[in-house]
This record gives sequence, C-alpha cells and structure tokens, in this order.
Amino acid sequence: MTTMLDNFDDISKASPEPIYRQIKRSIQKRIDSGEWHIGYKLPSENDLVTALEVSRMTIHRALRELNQEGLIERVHGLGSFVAERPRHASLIALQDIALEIEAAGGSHRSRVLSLESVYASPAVTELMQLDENAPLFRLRAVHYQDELPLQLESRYVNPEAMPDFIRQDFTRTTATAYLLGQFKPDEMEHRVRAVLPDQQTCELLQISDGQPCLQLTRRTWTRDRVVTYVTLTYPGDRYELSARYATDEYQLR
Amino acid sequence: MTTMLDNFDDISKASPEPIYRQIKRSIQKRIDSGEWHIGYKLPSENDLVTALEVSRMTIHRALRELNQEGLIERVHGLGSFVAERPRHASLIALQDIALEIEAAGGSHRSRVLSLESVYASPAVTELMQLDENAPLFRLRAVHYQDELPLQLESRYVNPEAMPDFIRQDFTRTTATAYLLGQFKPDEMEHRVRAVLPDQQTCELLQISDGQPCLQLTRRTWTRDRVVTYVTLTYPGDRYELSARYATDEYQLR
DNA sequence: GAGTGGTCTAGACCACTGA
DNA sequence: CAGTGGTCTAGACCACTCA
Repeated sequence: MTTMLDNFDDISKASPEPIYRQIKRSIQKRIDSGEWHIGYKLPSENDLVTALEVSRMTIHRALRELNQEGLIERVHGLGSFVAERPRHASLIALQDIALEIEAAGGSHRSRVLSLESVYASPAVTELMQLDENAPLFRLRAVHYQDELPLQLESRYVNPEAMPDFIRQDFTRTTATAYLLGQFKPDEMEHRVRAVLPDQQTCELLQISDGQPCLQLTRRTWTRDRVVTYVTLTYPGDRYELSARYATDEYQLR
Repeated sequence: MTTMLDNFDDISKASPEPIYRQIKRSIQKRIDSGEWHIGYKLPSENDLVTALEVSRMTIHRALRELNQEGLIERVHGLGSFVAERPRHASLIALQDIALEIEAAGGSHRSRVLSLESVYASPAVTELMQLDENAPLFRLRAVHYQDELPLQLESRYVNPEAMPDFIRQDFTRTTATAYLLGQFKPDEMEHRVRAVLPDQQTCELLQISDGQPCLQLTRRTWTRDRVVTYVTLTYPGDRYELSARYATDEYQLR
C-alpha cells in the first residue's frame, strides 16, 4: 500500500495553491493516466491523512469535490472509487471535438475553410462587447468524424487577447485545444437552438434537404473580456448533446 | 443587525439534516422570498457564527456551496452578496415550465391532451428499465406562453413509484411541480436534439411547415429506479436553452 | 467489530478589500 | 487599519458497510 502512497511528492505546503486543490490535481492525474483505473478503490481518508501529513478536513474537501465533479464515487462505510465515466458530459463541459470523436472510437480530421482578419459587424460587436469596427480574427472549419462532417465551426477571436491565433495551423490542432492551452476561461455562456441550415451549411455538412441542425453558440470570458465567440453547427441526425449527473449537486428550482 | 439575525430559529442541531444544509435552505428561502434582495449584503461569517452558535467551518461550507450554486457572490475582503440571477440556467436545472414562463413575465396555461394508463412499448421498457408490458401512466400536454404553444410534453411515469399521478388535475398544476413535490431525484439524464416535427406536433405547437424543433428528453431516477421519462418538444424559433456560469466550478476536460 | 466517510468544533494564520 | 473570506489543523462523534 505504501508503494501507492509515497509518491504523493507533488504536494507542497509551501505552494501558494491550496493543498486541497493540489490533492485534487494529483488524484485527477492518476485517474486520467489510467494508473487508477475505473472501479479502483482509492486510499481511505485516514490513509491519505498519514501519507500526506495534512488534516482530514483537507483530504475530505478534495475528495468531496472530486465526487461532485463526477470523477470518483463515494459510498459511506465502504470507500471511494474511480467513477465509471465523468457524469458531466458535453452539455456542460467545454470539450475539444477531436478528443470527443476519438473517445468515441472515431478518427478526427479538420478542414479549414478560412482564417482571416475581419472587422466586427454590429451584431458581433455587441456580442463580444467590443468597439465598433474592432479588428477580429475569424476561423471557419469543418470537423469530420471518419470522413463524415460532424461539426461546422465559425469562430471569432479577440486579437488583443490572442494575438498569435491567426498564425496557427488548425489542420494540426483544433482552435479549442489551442485556446485552452493559452488561457483559462473565467466564465462561459452556452445557448442551444434548433435551426434550419442555409444552403452552404447543408453542403459543408452534407445534410439532406430540410434536415435540421443543432446549433450551440458559446461566449467565453477571461477577466471581463470576451475572448472568443463561437457557433458550432451539428447535423441534427448525427449528433446530440447529453449529460447525466447526480442531482444532489444541483439546485432544483 | 440583530433583528435580521435572531430569526434563524429554523435551524436545529438536533435535526438529522446537517446544519450546513439547514443554513443553506434558510438563506435560500430569504433570497427566494425577496427578503434579501439582489445585491443585499449577507451577514458576515463571524456574525453568523455568533448568531447561530455553530463553528465557522460550518457557516463557511454553507456559503461556499451557495456561491457554487450561483445564489450568492462572494468577494474576498468585502463580503457575500445576493447574486444578480442564478448562473445555472435551464441547460442544467430541472425547472417547471410554468415558473420559467412566469419568471419571463409571461402567463402560463396547460392543455392536457391525455392522461391514461398504458402498457410499456419495447422502446419505453428499455429506457425505463422495466419488465415487458409493465403498466405505465402517460401524460400528454401542451404548455402555452401567452396563448402561444411553447412546449409539448409527453411523459411516462412509473406507477409503482407514483401511484397517485393519474388522479391529479394537470390543468391546475404541472407534472414537474407535482413530481418534484413527491420525490427527490437522485440522478438525471438529459439529451438534447434537433428534430423535424411530425404533422401532429406541428399542429399542436402551431409550427409553420419545415421548421425544426428542439427536443429534450430526460430520465429521472430515484433509488435506482426510473421514476419518469419525459420528452419535451419546443418550436425551434421560439425557444432556446441557455446557461452561463463561472468556469472554476467545472472541470474543463 | 473494524474500517469507512459525513459532519462538526474551536481555534489559527493569511490575503484581500475599503476607509 | 479593522473587517472579510480562504484555508487549515487536530481532534471528535456518528452512521454506514461488510465480515
């Protein structure tokens, strides 16, 4: 057992990051890497108290939050276990389409339609809380799952926040992956609608006539500034959003 | 100040309900009732410690969770304040369509199309994890906002869990409101799709030809049993799901 | 019964805000 | 500066699960 526990050497009481959060990251890393597989029984709170030399309240908070986030399941009197799968799915989480497709066993490919500098239209100005005619980067791309179009991405990016965005090769990485590596979102807004695609969208997504699309628009803020505003359009018959979660984590009002 | 604080008489250390949760409910009640309006500065943690005679960790946990749930905003060094509006909107929360419409300033009316006992079809049997041909209650209703149809509700209910469901008058209350009063959901699954409505749905929702619908299906569990399975269909041009939230509450994977 | 997590206490130190 | 929330400790009691 100690072989498992004595490699918690990445936790430092001197670090400015709270201990409970370091513990969370450390455990999450083990789960993500597969070192702790699904169903694996975590060390008990008391084991961790002695191994990490922190108080039980600190351990407890880390585990409680990991439980809320769906990474582990806890059973009173039994122990804590690595959860089947994260319970918060794409309805909530910001996720990279490439990872999503690959997690489902498919292969992902991006086709970049355009990547350019533009000036904000009045509508986009309003949505991104910018000045009139502010410069913007715009990316349009189609994402394929096994060579079948799954998502049309139309993205605006604030060049003041992300000056290097326009120099990236988005056939090699996705915009989501690039942006997540560059900044930490403070706040997000999601909107989901059902729409009829225009003719160009139909062609790009290879949609048969009259089929509806699921359209997700997202605005992402960092430090009170809209960094990116993206519209993701999915063929209605090939995609759905879903989420499953324990309800005690949420208010039911 | 004490006039505000000494009416926390609904909190009992003898109750089986954890104190921090009693405190949450008590504060939430004040916010819901408007007694503590938007922007109102809550008593400080130390004030609450002396008023309620509990430890600060307990107060802190209650306030921290209310903050996570978006009911209050906390500013380090300043205090806690009633939030503008709950940050988790309908993408996550289970909410009553009647309350949703009234919150938006509209008036709500339900038209019950049918409320009957049926036997589960193979598809529903599977989704509700029941035996073949198990008896079920089925409700079909249209919900109007200001006399314009906004939602078509098609709901199955497990009669073993909710035997009185079929005797309710769903023109006076909604099924969501009734069910939430009867049980506490343990787990929920949401799926959101874009669909083309069939002809009957078009007529019921007064949708013009070819317009898509947003369709949300939800399964709700209590004690490992599916209590209700509902399909909610919205006209695509009249409804969208949205949510806005601070991202540090979520994993971004 | 031994082991587990859920809650709670009464202190403590710190970083942050505003005056 | 006094007030605030963020974190942490070292104990404690309890309810739950499984043997």
